[in-house]
Amino acid sequence: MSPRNVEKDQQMREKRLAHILESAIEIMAVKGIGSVSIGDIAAAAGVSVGNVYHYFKSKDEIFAELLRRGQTGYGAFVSEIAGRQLPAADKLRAISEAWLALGNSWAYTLLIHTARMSETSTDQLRREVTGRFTANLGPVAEIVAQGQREGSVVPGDPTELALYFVSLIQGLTLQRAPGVEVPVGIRAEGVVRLFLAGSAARDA
Amino acid sequence: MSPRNVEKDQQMREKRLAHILESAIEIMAVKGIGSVSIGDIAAAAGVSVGNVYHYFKSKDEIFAELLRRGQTGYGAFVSEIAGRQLPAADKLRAISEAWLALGNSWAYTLLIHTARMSETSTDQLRREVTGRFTANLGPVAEIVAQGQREGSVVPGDPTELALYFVSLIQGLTLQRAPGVEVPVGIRAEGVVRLFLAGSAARDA
Amino acid sequence: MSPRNVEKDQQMREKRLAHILESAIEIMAVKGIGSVSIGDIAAAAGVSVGNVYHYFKSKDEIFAELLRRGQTGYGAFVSEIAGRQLPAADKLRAISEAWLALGNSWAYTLLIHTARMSETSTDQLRREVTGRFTANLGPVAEIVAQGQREGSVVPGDPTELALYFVSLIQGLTLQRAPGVEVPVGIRAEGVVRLFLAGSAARDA
Amino acid sequence: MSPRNVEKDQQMREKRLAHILESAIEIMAVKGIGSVSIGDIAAAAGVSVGNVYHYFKSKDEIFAELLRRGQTGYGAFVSEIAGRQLPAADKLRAISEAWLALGNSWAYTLLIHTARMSETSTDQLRREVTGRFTANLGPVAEIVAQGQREGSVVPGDPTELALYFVSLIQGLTLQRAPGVEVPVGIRAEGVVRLFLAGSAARDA
DNA sequence: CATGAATGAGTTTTCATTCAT
DNA sequence: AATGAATGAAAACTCATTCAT
Repeated sequence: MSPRNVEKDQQMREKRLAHILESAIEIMAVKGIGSVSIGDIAAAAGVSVGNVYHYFKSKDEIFAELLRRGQTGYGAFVSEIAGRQLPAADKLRAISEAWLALGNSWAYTLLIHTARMSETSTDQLRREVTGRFTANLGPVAEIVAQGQREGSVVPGDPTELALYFVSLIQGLTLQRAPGVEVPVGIRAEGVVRLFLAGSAARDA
Repeated sequence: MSPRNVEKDQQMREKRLAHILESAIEIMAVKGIGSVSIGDIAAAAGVSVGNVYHYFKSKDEIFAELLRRGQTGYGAFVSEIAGRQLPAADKLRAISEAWLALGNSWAYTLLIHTARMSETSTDQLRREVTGRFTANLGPVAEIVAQGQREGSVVPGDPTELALYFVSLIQGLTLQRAPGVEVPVGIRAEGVVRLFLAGSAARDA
Repeated sequence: MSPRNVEKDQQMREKRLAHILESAIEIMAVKGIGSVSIGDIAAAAGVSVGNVYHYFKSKDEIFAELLRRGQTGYGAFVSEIAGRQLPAADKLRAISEAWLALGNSWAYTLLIHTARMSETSTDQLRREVTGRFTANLGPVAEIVAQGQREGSVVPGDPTELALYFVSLIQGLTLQRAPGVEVPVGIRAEGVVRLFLAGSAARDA
Repeated sequence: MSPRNVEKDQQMREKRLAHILESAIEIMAVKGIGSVSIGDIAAAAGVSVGNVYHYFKSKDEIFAELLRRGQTGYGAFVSEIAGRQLPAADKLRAISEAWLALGNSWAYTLLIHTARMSETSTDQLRREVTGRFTANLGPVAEIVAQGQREGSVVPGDPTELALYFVSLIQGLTLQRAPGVEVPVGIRAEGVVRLFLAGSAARDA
């Protein structure tokens, strides 16, 4: 029936979709989340406005998909780290470094929180975002627990500590946004050390 | 006509102004920062749209004033704490508790970061906000330094640690936004302990 | 508090509202119901597009209000006729004449049916429209019953006959739309005669 | 290549064409005439948007063809009835019954009147539709005249009465649209009786 | 001061139509 | 023939801001 390669079409579609999403997060990083229009996104992606609507039902859907992918990607990353054969301290350091190095992480952070509030966004979306956030806390809590068994991480409820760790990282990514100049260096090492127990940490 | 009236007028004006600003932050907390209109603010404050423009030149001015007051208030609070005759640990605890207890702190946090980033907001505003943020880091750094002298706080550059402390608090306030249910308790005590040195605190 | 006359404001609002609605039905009569834009309506009313939205939440609301008023007005008219001290035949004639003489009746007729279908319109609206239509059948049925008692109207279920009467009038109004040229005169007298019993009327 | 194939191709084309038109009227019945898009029609027909354009030059052509076929079919039907060897009353009854039984008749009725009025549709189309409508009045007028000769139909100008008859039927089909629940039965018999003279009708 | 009507410039969204594959 | 991506133009809708009262 169809004279075109269905599978290839699917791939092209996914490629375009991803391209639009990437352009969206990039332009949001430049213009600020609240003030990006579909027109901005389309221009950034080099496609027409109408075409963006070919891939996404609405602006909200773009945000939702962006969050879905961002959170899922982050979750996969954290899980992968958690599964490695490494001391917990190194794992935490790897997470910090990766997240702080990532250029757009602050945009995701703001996006998450923009989506979680806002009457505009549906309950459905809010639930999804919160659910994924909570789920992504799991691997970090595991790492914390591992570190506690190893004696390298401070005592306390692992999930609570994981939340502090993630919140701290998130709080810090916000300080890395363009236009924000904090007069101090932000170092993954410094972040991790707060969670480390014993003389090694204290006496550094 | 009489100075009495002028003075009273001033008071009335200030009262209205403050009321509009409070209503603004409240409605922003409900509808999301990006999507509050002047109409929303006016409705929330129980005044007319036109009347809002009697007190503020523009929407941006509302945001700017909101930030100015929020940051100034926070700065005063932190300075006051820093000046008290207390162990550093208690001071940090006091800051954490106050900030985490405050209902709208997360909205201010988002507002700050929204303002700092968006291309929309003027350089002027961005500079002001960043300047105040940096200034507000000072008292916290002092407390950290005091704690290090007392031996209660972990070693490291005081300003850097202050930034971590503030970022962590900010990151945590975001988790307290309505519609967000993190399955963990957030405790000021837990936050402070990360910054405390010594076996009592870290190895408890 | 308010330095303006509230009551007068209310009156002005109602006046503008009515003016926009009138302009809407007029322009719809010219351009066709499906193809009137808010811009057309605004232009016809001599106001800005934004101002139309000051009075109506959406295009659908304009349609809904138009229908509400049209049907209510028609209902009042029919009830008034039904209450007069006249032979039933004269009442039917009065209704036919008025309805056929009215320039925009066909537009209302189409609007009613456009609204009653269309997935777009809410169930709520559909129910309202159908409810009013049914209610408006009542007075006509009364007239029919009166005529039957007087011996001037053909026998049969009064409500059924009323439905036929109204449907015939509606069907005929559609033939009076501009651009439609039926090669025959449409006469209220001819319409009414179909419902009249007796040799004088039917065999004339 | 062979004439066989060419012929078969023609048949296939005609089949597809008819299928698309049927789907169009069906979806228009569901979504409302004004709000069906080519996409809706394509989806309803189970073909691609592009493919619809292989069969029709434009959306307007779909409407035009739909009307052409609908009116032509109706005309053929009425002519056939008019030519039968039957009393006029039976002919009228047959027409009423057929038209009222037809599921989509109301959609055609609305389509006809939408087309006749909207400024959007070309003069050409309007003329065609009105021309066919008028032509289709002919056979009905003939039946009426026949009935008058037989003494079974009320007196009056046959074309005028034909117009009333058709308008009544059209008005009634509109009451049969889905979502419309008139609390009365619509019976072909009741319709026809209005046009019948003499004791048979009157005393029923 | 207070009000809310009015505006215009944007933004989102829709959709008929074209076109490469 | 068949597909659905891409486009552009138009339509719906929003909203900061101004202004007469």
